[in-house]
Amino acid sequence: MSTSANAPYHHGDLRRALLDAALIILERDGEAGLGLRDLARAVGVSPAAPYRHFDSRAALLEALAVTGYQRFTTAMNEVAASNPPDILSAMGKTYVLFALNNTALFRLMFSPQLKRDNRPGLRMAANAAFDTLRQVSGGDNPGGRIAALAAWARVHGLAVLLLDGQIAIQAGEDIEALITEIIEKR
Amino acid sequence: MSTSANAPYHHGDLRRALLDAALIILERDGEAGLGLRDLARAVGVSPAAPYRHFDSRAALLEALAVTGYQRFTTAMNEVAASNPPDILSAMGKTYVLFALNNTALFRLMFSPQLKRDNRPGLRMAANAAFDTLRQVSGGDNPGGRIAALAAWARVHGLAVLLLDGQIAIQAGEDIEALITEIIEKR
DNA sequence: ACCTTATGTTATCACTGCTCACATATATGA
DNA sequence: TCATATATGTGAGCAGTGATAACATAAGGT
Repeated sequence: MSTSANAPYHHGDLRRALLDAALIILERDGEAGLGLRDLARAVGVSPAAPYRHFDSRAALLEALAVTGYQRFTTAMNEVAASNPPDILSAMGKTYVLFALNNTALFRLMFSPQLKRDNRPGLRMAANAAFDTLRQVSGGDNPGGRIAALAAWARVHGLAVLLLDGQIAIQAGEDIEALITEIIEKR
Repeated sequence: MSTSANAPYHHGDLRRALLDAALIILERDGEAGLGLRDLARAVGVSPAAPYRHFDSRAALLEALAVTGYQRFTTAMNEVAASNPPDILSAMGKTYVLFALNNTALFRLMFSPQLKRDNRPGLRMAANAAFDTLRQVSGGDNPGGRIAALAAWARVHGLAVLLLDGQIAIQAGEDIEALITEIIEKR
């Protein structure tokens, strides 16, 4: 389609197309497999075209991470808004499932090369993403900080260990049930 | 010294020298900053020389990861052998401090590009690293698996969140105390 | 119509991981 | 002892990458 003979000189919305294609490539090949040339070719455009929309490869990755934070924020807010019986457990489960369903994107959100410190936009998006969880787990109450961090750490650790295949899963085991058990373990 | 005029044609123990220098560069510049050319130059050897000892850059990273697992294993076994009052807490603290003191190496140990699945040696080294923690936290008792995974997840999550700067630290705050509090939070 | 600006192309650069043919040192064995 | 095989390091060069600059084309406002 886009690579057909009568492709117009201007793409229309190349930035969006690049981000969409980048997300697909990212999940398929991982962050290291996301090259600007492959990306450009996937969208049917010249190798230098992406630089009109992203200053560098790092800037592209930042943009992807931001959409990751936004999706994550949406997912967390939706669970919180649905008034589940055990809200902390429900949010934790959503947290881990988000990681499992968006492997590469989740990894990117926590990648050290993002240098969140220097990018206020990135930092704010990241903070917003974890804000609901922090509130629910008691991060605002005086003295609740430790509890909030402990809850966050357990959920995040579980997500990362599962992503890395460090937790042995029996054949045919119900992963969701396992997640719930671990999260709710007192 | 090694780059002086009378440097011998053969290095002596280039493999070890490469690994040592690689560890330094790794902690200084991160995984992405570890290039074979810089590494070779740091050791005072030609750009192609490392390939006599490592099939590829990936193989070098694997070797680094293995030494990481070994150091980690040593650290964990030492704590366990010292018979601390709360062994689980002590091991957890060691776990997190290891991560903070070996940032890049710890990240490498959990890097997705390692593909532990295809490398039995890597997988075994990794398993050995977490074996003691798994035992102590009850992973062997029937029904203790959940408790073990929950403990591991909390400690690992805490380490990762700290590494990524996601946990806000007050100026002059005692990080070790914070770690202990979070780990021991029931 | 004109000019300005935004967007895409082409050619090219420096750099990287990697390979191959060659040089040099070390070990082996008659 | 000395020739030969093996291990280890060198030099030149390849393909592929992110990035840049000069140019081409379209879109929009006046």
